[in-house]
Amino acid sequence: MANTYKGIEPTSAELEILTILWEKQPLSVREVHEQLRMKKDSGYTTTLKIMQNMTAKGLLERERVGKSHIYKAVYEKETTRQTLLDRFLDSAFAGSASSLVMQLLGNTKTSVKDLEEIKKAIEQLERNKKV
Amino acid sequence: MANTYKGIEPTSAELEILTILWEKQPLSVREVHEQLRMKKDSGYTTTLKIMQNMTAKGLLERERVGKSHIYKAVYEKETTRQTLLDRFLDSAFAGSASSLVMQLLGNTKTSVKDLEEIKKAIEQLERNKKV
DNA sequence: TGACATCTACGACAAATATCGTATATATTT
DNA sequence: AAATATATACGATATTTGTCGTAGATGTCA
Repeated sequence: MANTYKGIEPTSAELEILTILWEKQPLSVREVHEQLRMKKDSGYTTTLKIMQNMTAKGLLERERVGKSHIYKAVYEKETTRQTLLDRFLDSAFAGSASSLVMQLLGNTKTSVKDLEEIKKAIEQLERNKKV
Repeated sequence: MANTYKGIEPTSAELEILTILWEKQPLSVREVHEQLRMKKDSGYTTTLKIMQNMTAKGLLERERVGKSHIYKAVYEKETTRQTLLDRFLDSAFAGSASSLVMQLLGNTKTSVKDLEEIKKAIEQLERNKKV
């Protein structure tokens, strides 16, 4: 039976928190909130509640330290990104990876240097696959 | 002043409808619903309501034909995809296009043929940019 | 030890989404 | 013209998300 990955589907607010945690976990709610505050402006209990919900959903784990908790992400960055990407690819690009890449690289923001870098990575992948 | 694209932010259910319309528009609610039915199982009035909401939001336009309406998407597929992709790139990949591409191409589903195709497209882009 | 700071738990609430039922209007067909 | 079929409009509801306020528990420090 295929992988049924239940529960890895963070919302945008949850993803902001995960992004902070992946960088410096484990962190307390207060620490996460302080980081978050640099991007957006919401209350401490909001962050707390979201992190509690994420724990209930199985997105975060926590451990008691004194009177507070420290949290860390259950799933690694790459795993989560892959899940999100798969879903996004299906829903927005009808599952066509090349369409997505074309769209991504076609815009003017992508530099020649980026293109070179990506091309090299592709060649590396091809070598691995052709064996 | 930059383009402030307000209102192009379809939800997943809306995106399913847009995907059908982009293919064969203009279509009536009934026709869209029939297509939709092949993927999911919901009622006619649900589809109707979503399409009415989308019209109110400016995602769809409609025209009366007899007693019914025919709908078409206001924004082109590429425009909408770009908006969604920009948002996704920021929120899930911290704005790093190359990270996204690596993640996308790194999984085993991507075939050598896909890779070749993408590499060709990149070379074409490079030629255009270097002029 | 007692006051103060701070953390957690919990409930409330608004907005957005997805869903459907029912009522009303409009064609079509006999 | 009446009956039937079908489209639209609209309201109701359940769920999810993001947002806080407040109350109660737990450390800390003078």
